Amino acid sequence: MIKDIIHDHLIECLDKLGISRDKEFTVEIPNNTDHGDYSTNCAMILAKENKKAPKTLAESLIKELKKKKDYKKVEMAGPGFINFTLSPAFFQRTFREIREAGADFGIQDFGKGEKVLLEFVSANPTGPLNIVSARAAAFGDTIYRVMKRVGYLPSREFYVNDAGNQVDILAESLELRLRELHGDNIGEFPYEAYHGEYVVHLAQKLNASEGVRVFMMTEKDRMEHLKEFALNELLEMQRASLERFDVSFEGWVSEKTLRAEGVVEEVLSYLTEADCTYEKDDAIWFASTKYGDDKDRVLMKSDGSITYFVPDLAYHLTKIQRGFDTLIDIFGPDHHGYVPRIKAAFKAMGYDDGILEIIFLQQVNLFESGERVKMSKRAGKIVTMDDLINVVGKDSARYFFIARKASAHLNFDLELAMQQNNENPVYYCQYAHARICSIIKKAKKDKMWPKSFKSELAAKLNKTEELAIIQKLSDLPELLTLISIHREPHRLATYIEELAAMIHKYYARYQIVSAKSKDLTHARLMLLETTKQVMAIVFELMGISAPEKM
RNA sequence: GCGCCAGUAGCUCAGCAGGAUAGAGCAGCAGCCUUCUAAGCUGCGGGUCAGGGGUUCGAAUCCCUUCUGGCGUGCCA
Repeated sequence: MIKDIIHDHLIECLDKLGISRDKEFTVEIPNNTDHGDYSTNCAMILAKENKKAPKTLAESLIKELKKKKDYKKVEMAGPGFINFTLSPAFFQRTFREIREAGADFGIQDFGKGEKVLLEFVSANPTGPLNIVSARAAAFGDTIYRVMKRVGYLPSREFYVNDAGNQVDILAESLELRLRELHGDNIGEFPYEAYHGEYVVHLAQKLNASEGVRVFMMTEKDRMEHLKEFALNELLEMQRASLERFDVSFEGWVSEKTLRAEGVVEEVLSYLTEADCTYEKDDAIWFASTKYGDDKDRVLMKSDGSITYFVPDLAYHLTKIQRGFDTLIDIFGPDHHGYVPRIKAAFKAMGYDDGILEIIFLQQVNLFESGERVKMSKRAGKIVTMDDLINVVGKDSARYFFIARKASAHLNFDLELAMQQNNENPVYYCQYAHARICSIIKKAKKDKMWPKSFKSELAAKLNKTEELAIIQKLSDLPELLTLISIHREPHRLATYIEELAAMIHKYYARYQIVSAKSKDLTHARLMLLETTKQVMAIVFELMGISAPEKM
């Protein structure tokens, strides 16, 4: 918001001076505080088109800008930067605006109601959710929350692969475990089957309620029955894990339902109409190389069943049909080979593949005592999302997942995340919030908390630390738009850590509640109350609690 | 082989999409609690931004190339 005001000032002055401004320039916060509170590259960017030296341009601009009361200092530096030092009054005015916004601070119409579908997790319903799903859940949900705040109309969906090969194997695995319970010798448990302990538990549960009745059914009925039972149980298990993680979905889209609704046939006919299919080796192929893929893909296998690709494509088709403007898929690291074919299919069906955006989350490596925790899905040795929440807690887990950008491998140190001390950034941030609450409590106890604050007391806030906090608070709206544009929720973590550090330093340096000056106490309490509000907003966006005390 | 992603301090990572002297936390060392929470604060040391070339006023950031690591390259999902 401050940046926008400075930007507007610059435009006003440029126009007044008759300087053309076709190229975009930026207003930034310099990383060196000697360069002022804000700086712009305006003169350097516009020098060429105005056929003037950057420094000359800067000087005339500075002359004009100095007429405004908002700046304490406007200086030229380096090759033509213009550095601004704001008057305290500018900050104080900003501060009052943030206070007025209250809990709505950061809410904008930047997204202009654009409908965005976020698909994430979408794990196979063949086992408990793992930590990669947990990362996807934290990431996708945070993007959702931020987008919503800046004016998009986002929606979260979980695509359930409740049909196809994997589910058949699940049912077969369950049957084997059931027979095992009944004392049958099943020999060696098949390699492809699901080895996880949870399948045994499912068998026990089913056995307890139905016993031998299961074996009286025909083979076909029994497999259907086992499938349905296992899917229901596992889906419910996954849903419960996500709920513990404070992640919910607007939609759970079932592959089985899609197939029943005939969308799959619809997709096949579209591709055929587009003259992109052919038959070879008893299979039906999609000529995806026509649209940039490096090899053609099978749609229908020689045994007559369709590949995973087709219903998934059908699902994406429904997303478009339901009127979403932007489709964001959040995938695990092992799916990037999948992109060219799905984009090719979009083009083949006559849709702009630009509306489909795919974000890849890199893998998660767990570390314990400096050792990598080895996991094997096949052998049923995985650390589940529930395990993780049990061990490190929801706040810590979400924080660590959000704090890394998507493209980075995530080395998750279990011990660090478990620690409730200064080594853990989550607590560092939450502690800042709790501290503020504690000071407020103290003020109330000392009768230093007024019924209402006089906003003009903001003028008392003129310490470097105080102005810096206000500046940081004012960064939030722009930060949220940037996060939504670039889909980079990790910046929330950076932001909250910086803000927390400022609060801890401020606390250490200044007495807030003091009998000496009531007005100053009130001014500082206002600052802390507003900071607390902003921190709470950020925690909420991250899905992390904002504790009153620790 | 080909494709995608990554490589920044001892470790984990930022670096605001091209800006000024590359930052933070942890680890290490030295200090700070009769005062609103020491889960904190203050100070010190620590770098060939993997290597090389290019683009320009200016590169950790963009392009090319080499090296290293991860993943992908199924009629699996």
